[in-house]
Amino acid sequence: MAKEYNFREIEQKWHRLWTERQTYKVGEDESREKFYVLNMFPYPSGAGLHVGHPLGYIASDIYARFKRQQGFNVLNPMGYDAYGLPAEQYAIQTGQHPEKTTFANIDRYRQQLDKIGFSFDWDREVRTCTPDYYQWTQWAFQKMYNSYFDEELQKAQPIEKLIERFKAEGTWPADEKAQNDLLMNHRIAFLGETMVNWCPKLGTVLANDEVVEGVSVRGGYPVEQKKMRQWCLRVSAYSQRLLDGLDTIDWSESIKETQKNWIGRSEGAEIEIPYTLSLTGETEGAFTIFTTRADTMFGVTFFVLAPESELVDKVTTPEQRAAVDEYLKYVKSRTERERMIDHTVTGVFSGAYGINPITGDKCPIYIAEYVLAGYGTGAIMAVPAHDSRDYAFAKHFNLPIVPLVEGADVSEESYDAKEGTVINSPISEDKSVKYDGESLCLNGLSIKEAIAETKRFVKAHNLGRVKVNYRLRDAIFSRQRYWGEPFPVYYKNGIPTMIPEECLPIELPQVEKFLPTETGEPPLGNAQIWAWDEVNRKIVDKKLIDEKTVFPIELYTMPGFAGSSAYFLRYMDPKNDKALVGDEVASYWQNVDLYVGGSEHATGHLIYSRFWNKFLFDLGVSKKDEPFQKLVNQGMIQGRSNFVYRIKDTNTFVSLGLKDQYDVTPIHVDVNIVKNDVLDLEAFKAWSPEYATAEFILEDGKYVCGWAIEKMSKSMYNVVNPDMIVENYGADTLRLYEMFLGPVEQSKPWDTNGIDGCFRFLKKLWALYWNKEDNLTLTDEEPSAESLKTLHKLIKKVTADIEVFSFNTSISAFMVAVNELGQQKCTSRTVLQALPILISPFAPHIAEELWEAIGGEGSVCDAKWPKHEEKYLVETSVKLGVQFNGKVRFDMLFPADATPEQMIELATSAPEAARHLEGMQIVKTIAIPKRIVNIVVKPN
RNA sequence: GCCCAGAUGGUGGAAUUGGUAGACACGAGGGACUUAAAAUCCCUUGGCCAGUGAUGGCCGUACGGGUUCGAUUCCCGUUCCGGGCACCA
Repeated sequence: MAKEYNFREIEQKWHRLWTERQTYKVGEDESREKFYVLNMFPYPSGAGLHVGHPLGYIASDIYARFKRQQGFNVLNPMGYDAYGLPAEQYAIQTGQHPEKTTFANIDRYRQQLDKIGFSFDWDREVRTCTPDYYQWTQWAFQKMYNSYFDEELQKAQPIEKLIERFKAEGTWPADEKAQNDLLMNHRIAFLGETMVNWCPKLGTVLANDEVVEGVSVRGGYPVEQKKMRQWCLRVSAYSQRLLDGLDTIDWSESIKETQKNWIGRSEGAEIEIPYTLSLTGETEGAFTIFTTRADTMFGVTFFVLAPESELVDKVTTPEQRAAVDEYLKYVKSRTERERMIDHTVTGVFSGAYGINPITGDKCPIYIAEYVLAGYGTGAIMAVPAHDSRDYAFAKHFNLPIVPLVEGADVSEESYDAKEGTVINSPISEDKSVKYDGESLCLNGLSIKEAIAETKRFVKAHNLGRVKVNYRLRDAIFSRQRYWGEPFPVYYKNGIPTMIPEECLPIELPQVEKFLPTETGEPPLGNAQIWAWDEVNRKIVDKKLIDEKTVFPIELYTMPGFAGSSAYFLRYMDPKNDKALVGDEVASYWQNVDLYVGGSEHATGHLIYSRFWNKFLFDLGVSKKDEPFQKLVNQGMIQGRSNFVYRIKDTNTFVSLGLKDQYDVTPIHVDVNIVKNDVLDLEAFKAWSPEYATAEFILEDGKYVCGWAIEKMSKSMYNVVNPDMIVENYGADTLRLYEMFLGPVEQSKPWDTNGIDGCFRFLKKLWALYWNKEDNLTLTDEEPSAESLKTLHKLIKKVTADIEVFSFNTSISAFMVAVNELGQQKCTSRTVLQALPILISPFAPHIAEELWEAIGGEGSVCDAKWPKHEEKYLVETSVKLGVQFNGKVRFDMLFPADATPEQMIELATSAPEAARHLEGMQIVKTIAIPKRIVNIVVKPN
């Protein structure tokens, strides 16, 4: 009986030793090249970890360990995104302080994580809800407040520079209030009166990415549009840089695409449209429209304004006033959700006419909800022939449709494609207005040429300008919640004022109740000690507010993404109390080389943190424009639910294969009492009192359960807990199996059934090292050529696979190699001392144990990653398939150094070839070294 | 509607980017050891056909075409599933 692989003992031992020896502690080390591996830090929920959570951590840990063994100084930190709604909702229900539950959850997470054997440097742990961390969130906010985005430099600049410029231009107002209003339009963090997503049920506003299909992502409560004064971040200023940066980073195409869609760059033109209040009247004024199809100016048959547009009031004629008001009332009554789902055509004529500057035509101006106030100028020119929305509107209101593309049939639908030759532009010469003797003519041009020509014309004659629009909106940065970073802001005569930087952090005050106050203030309104004493520079009791030296402090808190936007910088220097990150430290670690996390953050965290980092880069704090060089999106682990089938109105359960003979109801059964789809009957009876007296109809003496792939959740009883797996198989098996399941990026169901294969592999690996007497098998004998080949094949394959994150195939290669070495009865030190190093990224505990047993020096984590040598892989002869007309006919051996010509020669003269060549003529011969010799023949 | 990614045995998935499809693992079947169980080890396992047999033949990577000596891989079309954006002018 060979020495047993006692994973429990081994894993406990190494967890202890790693802690004692501080194996995973990292510091800056100029002598080695840095490598920064990062996981998206978790929000510690009350449910604890399920097997899906560690997937990304395991993958990145493998990579981190591998890089370390390759000689890099690897930073691999972990922390917690600790502010958030669930803890607060729980606090409202139970009265427990969110900090208490959050910290309890963190402890639980830590316990679970520790069992899996990650190489995290826990000394660098950050929690977004601790003052020493959020001090720097507040600090960054103040920096944003005191900065503006310089369009020309395309970077953030101190607000003082802007003030100087205003002064130089003579546009700097004398009045303090006016100064403040002016600067607010430029600050990167600003207080704005904007339409926000208001969620009454949650009692807070939400960012665009927190709302999907008109309901909140958290909770699924309805969200309405409301105009409110909120803190905002001018993310939109960085649109172009956020877009350009995508080309410099190594992210998946799909996530880049998602971000490109979200940023939504569109190039077009803004054109000035004068308007009159009647067909015969004088010009009253002008408005601006935005279009990406400047080429369709000749097809404009009406104009449309968004109902929320400020122009609506100006263009509405007295005769139309009543109709317009009624329409606006209707629009207001519609929720965002209704507007999004229901696209029925609605609108109203304003009474006014817009004058097409190209044709001179007067076209009616409508007001319709299909035009959005928030995009472009909130006004459009409508070209029904070539825009489907305009088309539907024109059909509904019986407006003319003028086709502008050759061959386009617009009798049934619009022709939206940007291809074809332009016609009817103009229809006749007198239909085109002359400017400085020049009139626009697009006939015969392609659409692309026509767009360019119109832009040129419009620009040349000052009718408008070329303009790039972005769909990306500024982020609403305040929440009416308790459990978040407080704003370091107080209000002096209604003007927001920053609390001095030296006084940060402004700590979250204690409150009795976590709900909004009776007067409708946010939860911070419940805080008693929450006023700023400007003279003594400290937080004092609210009662002392006198609006002279003591002022009220902001009651809003920051949103969830505030704390997660720069945490990767803080990991570099987590204990620094002078700066977010020290300059030298930041210069060493630069940015994250490998970031691992879910793709669901594509339009949230991954945009905000890129924005936040770009801002800090402009300040010189961050050293790279892009925070995350390479991004790997791990897939979701779905649940695999099991079912039992209860015969209706009985307590009898029938096995899967026999269920069709009865009238049954499928019932979810806990997957932890099912093994290989066979139900543990006793465990089932014990599972719930309801089933204590259950009876079973078995097949082949077993109860076979049905199964389905569903989301992993408690209610489906399909949650598999990593602790259970670690208990039964060990952390190394868990790690291997999570990776063996399939590619990291792919979503896949968890199925514990296959785990035995990985467990067996580790036992086989273990058995290579021990003989029957429990002694090491290790000898100093020269390894056989076979064993060397096995080893070097393995090194080559594993090294290449880890580099491209193909962990399932590297593990397969290990399985093959261990089987081969077992068969070869390999006991050579040369071979056996390399294996623990190679396996250590995947299964660090067993690797350490074996490394120690064979007398390896130090920790296997620091052992140098072996390099494969090609000479051991070279064959003396090569077995190739020889094929005729594409079909393989026989295999034969060639000298390894044979040239293609020689191989063809040998293949055609081989005895096996004779019967294929009989009566045939060789048309063509192809030799692919190490693969195949191909001979194309035809009858003589 | 627009954009992106994908479809391979009973199952999870390989295939050196155009070169013997199905590695590796699970499951299933058969066998060895064992009083028995567990553990371990060995054999078979895409489908169909022929043969006592080592074996041989045909079909096969969602479907239909194409390029090529050769296609899971490249091109065109179709179907289905997943993801993103969406009255964004």
